[in-house]
Amino acid sequence: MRTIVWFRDNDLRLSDHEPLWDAAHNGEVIPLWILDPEMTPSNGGADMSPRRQFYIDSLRGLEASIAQRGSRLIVVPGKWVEVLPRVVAAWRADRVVAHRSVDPRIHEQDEHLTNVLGSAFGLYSGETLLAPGSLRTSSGRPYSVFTQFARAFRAASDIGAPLPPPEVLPALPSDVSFPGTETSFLELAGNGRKSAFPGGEKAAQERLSHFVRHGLLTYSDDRNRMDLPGTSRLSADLRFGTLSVRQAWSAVHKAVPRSDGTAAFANELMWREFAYSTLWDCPAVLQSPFRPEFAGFPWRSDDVLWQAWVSGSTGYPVVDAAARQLLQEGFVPNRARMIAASCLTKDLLIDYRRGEAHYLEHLLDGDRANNNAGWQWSAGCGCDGQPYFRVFNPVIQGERFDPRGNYVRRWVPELAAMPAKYVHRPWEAPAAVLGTAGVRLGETYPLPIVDHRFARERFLAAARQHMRQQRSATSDVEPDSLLTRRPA
DNA sequence: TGAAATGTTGGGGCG
DNA sequence: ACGCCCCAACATTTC
Repeated sequence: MRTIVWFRDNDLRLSDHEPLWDAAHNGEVIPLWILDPEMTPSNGGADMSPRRQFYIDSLRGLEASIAQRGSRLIVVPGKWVEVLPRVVAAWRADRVVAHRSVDPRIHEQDEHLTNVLGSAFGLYSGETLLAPGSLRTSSGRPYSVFTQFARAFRAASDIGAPLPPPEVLPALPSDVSFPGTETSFLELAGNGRKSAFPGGEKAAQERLSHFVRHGLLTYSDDRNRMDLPGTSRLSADLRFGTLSVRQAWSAVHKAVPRSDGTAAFANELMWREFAYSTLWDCPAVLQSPFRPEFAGFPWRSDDVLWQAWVSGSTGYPVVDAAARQLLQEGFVPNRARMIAASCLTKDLLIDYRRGEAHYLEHLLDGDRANNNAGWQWSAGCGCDGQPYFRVFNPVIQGERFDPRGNYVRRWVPELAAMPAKYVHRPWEAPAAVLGTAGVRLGETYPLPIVDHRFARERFLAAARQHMRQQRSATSDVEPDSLLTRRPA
């Protein structure tokens, strides 16, 4: 048996890689990467954004560890649907194996490839812990409430142990020729710069073991703290598959001593499962709100406000810190993402899809399922989303989850000398305090672009009115369309 | 995985 | 000692 193992951007690893494991124990293996510019998860071309650097690191790591085991990652440029049938014939391969993806852009092409290649094309569901679509309510429908989904998940069968990496890989078949590596995208992309947050399977495994040893114990308390390294920082590794979700699940469940950090982290992985499952069952969430009553919500398009939010100059310190961290690091802790999203959608009344696209572009971990689920949740229009009347207060959130203001000081250096009491509300600081801290509001740091109290009332009024309209417009026609609403 | 408004309670100061 | 008020702390309701 001769198998092409087709790596894609959600499985850049050798360990716990079921398609590779199966192939390596059943004959010849050809590791393949298809370089399709349209399917490349990176922004820009020549620039080296953190996201692009992370992605390149991960690919190069994959290339190196395949070489180390006696084989080679073959890189072929072109479109998936053209390249794959061509190389199957040229290399006389018996089959192609890959990991399934819930991303509809990829899923669509997979359907097409299944038509072309038939049973020679094998898809594995290691992207998630449970195959998407496998959990259903008693009436046979997808879950729309997280707690019910999580209950069903826990009741489902145990998660198996992760597979080790194959110790050696069979050498490439000698009866056919493979393209050389000299024009490899991987070499073109390298700039030799050491990344602040390196990608690759090795770095991922180190982050996982560091988290299990040092972060897990306090995870449930600290994961919301923006000023501490309290989150796992594993999101980008899960996104590119340099860490499998099963490896993460397994590692935290084996950890000693046990703490409620394990349950809290498992819960986050279940949110991921929920997001992937939702995107699988309902790809339309990428275009429109999950909850139909949110369709046509009167979002505004104000480029001045948008620019202030993107660049981190809204005048709300935590919101600005999150915006700047996103652009500089490609990472934002979840709590700060929620605060930033609340500000954009509820204070500025800008369409969540605009923020969603911006985050998808810049986050190292930007994947469509999680990112869309998070933004829809924050906007209040998603699966099990917060009710529309839950509006974050950026000052209270800042004081609660960045109590000394160190997160703000790190990312908004013009406020570095502000005392904790005023760092989240500089506009209330006495002139003497501002003077000592070297802050001139409106010059060195902006005044708030909207008054939060006013903005909150404005949003609530708009939402109330829209919901009323939607109800009267849809209730006679299509009572079923409201069934996805959260029960009381 | 909210926040603000409103209601309730209880302790302490005070006449 | 007692009632009264204030208000902090906490609970409940409302958006």
